[in-house]
Amino acid sequence: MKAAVQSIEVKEAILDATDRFLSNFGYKKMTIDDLAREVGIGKGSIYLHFSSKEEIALSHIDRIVERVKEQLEAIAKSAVSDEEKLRQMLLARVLLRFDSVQHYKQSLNDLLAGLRPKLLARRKQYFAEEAEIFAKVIKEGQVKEEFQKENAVKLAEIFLLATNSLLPFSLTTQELGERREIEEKTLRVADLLLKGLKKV
Amino acid sequence: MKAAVQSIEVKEAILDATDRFLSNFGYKKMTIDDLAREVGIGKGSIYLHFSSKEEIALSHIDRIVERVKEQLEAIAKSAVSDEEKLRQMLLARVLLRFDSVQHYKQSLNDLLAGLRPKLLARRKQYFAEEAEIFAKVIKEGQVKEEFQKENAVKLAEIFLLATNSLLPFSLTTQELGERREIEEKTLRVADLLLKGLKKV
DNA sequence: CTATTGACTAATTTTGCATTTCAGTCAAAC
DNA sequence: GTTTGACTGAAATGCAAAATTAGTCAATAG
Repeated sequence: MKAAVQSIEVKEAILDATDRFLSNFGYKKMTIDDLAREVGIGKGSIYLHFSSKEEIALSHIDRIVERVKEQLEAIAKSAVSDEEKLRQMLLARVLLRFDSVQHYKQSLNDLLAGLRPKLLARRKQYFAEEAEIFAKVIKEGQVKEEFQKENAVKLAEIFLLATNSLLPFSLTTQELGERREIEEKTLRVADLLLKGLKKV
Repeated sequence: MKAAVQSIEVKEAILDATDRFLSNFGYKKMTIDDLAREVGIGKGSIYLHFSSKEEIALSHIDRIVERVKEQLEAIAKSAVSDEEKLRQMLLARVLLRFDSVQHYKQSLNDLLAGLRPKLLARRKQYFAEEAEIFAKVIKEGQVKEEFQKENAVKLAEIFLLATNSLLPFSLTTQELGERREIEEKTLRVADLLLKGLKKV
């Protein structure tokens, strides 16, 4: 079991280093040799954890989204109203992503230009998974007769869609604007959406 | 006056040709010589209408947004309810842009990669202008006591923000999805936003 | 015996340089 | 007064040699 724990720690360390290299140099200039040296393991050992360089970059993005999803689940389980949960969840999905790439000099889209098709495919998957979590909370609100009773997953997708332009994908956080502006905009959108959701 | 009309026709013809070259070859491969030959005028004459190649590409985008704004104004003046106006306007801003770049093989963002800073600056301006038109309609609804009475411009900005991820900027229309899916998503977002707007 | 490594290779990227192409100008033509 | 296309410096492109790198695997370490 020690070995398994160790293995996960190394994997995390590789992704930590990936974040540093991506933010400073971009995908192309990040080399597997650099990565191995930074983590303090042999180059071949990188391939014990990841099948390719692409897979490393993609896993790094996966990790960010996993963290977002964990945070969403935590909010979904917390002890506030369903309306407040949705508001906090929208804010979390936007700001956690903002904070995760704040130090990047290029947009993810530019950074990972070579992996675009794969990145887009994953993005679609991410949104589907996020939508599931939102849908769960919406359903709870529907059971309590607080929300309108349209298809919960479709409603969840709209919530994501309406905040997607605030995510740092094709724009850098610089280009998106100040963090507190983003926060305010997200809350405003959330407000209108929630009013619409409650309406009978 | 003949000359002035002629001048505008030539300018339009240059932008028409620009659209063809951009969609087929992209910004870099589009040359001023090609453009002049296509329009049937001398190269120097291009510069009687535009100050630079950048300006041509940017004017082409300007023209698309001008057409969107004209359409928005037309809907704003039409004889339907304010709610219906807003719904149609959201649909128009999304679908008119979709149709305008449907034949492009790259996203605008990639196509005009070299002009990104200038393009982003204009985008901001476009949204401000669109927001003004939306705000006008929202104010009318507020006067009729149909809509909630928050700052109309801020509300308008939210309407745009919530549909911005459906615009073909960093994604091609291919990547965005089928036109009718886009249409359906826009209508769903519009629906929720409008319910929220009406709520007291 | 398993886990890890880094020298190795094929493929890709970079470099340096010669050649071509092109954006923008302006004197001449219309 | 308009329009033009030959002209120019700057930028892009092509190309071959050199350098770098992703991924492998036989050797090594534990």
